[in-house]
Amino acid sequence: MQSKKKKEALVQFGKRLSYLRKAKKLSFRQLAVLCDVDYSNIKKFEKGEKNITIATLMELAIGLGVHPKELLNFPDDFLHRD
Amino acid sequence: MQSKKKKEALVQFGKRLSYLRKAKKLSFRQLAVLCDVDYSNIKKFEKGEKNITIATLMELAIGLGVHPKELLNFPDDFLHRD
DNA sequence: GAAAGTGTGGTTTAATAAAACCACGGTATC
DNA sequence: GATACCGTGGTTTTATTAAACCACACTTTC
Repeated sequence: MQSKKKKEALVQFGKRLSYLRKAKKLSFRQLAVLCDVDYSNIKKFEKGEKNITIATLMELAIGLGVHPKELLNFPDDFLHRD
Repeated sequence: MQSKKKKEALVQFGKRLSYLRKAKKLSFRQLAVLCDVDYSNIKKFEKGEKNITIATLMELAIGLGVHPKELLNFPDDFLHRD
């Protein structure tokens, strides 16, 4: 993937994660406990700094109590081929 | 994540990928060209042998012409906390 | 039977995600 | 001001993904 689009995709994912976490009124540390993911990394996910694996995505979805696909439920306009 | 659930999640993902690829009547090699992903790895994804990153998931979604969340659109019963 | 396409499975390298840490400054709450 | 929680950002190690190859057996088509 072109690195620009990859970056954009990760940022979009991060926004969804951030939105869902805030909707549940969870702090980074609180979500970390629910997810079994180290708290210091969740912000990195939300900023799009990490290209996470789907296993970790599943962890986050479980902790948030949402279906995994919700974390990818963002506008995809930027993804289309040129 | 417990390794059993992780494995199950990856297998579920693989099934979605396999279903969508066949629905488009694409061979591994044909999809590989569309995705810019090496053909020899797509079957590994479909078998749940790889814990792929979301960047690669995006690649596959673009190649298949579906929204990324479609690749995670599987039953999630097995994901619930005990 | 030669050529082309296919599924399958193995290997190797470099890049990087996962995971676990830590430390700092800020903000409440007592 | 002590305690507790928070966001932030950095580091390090290990595991593994990504990516690129290859070879083989099987079909199908010419």
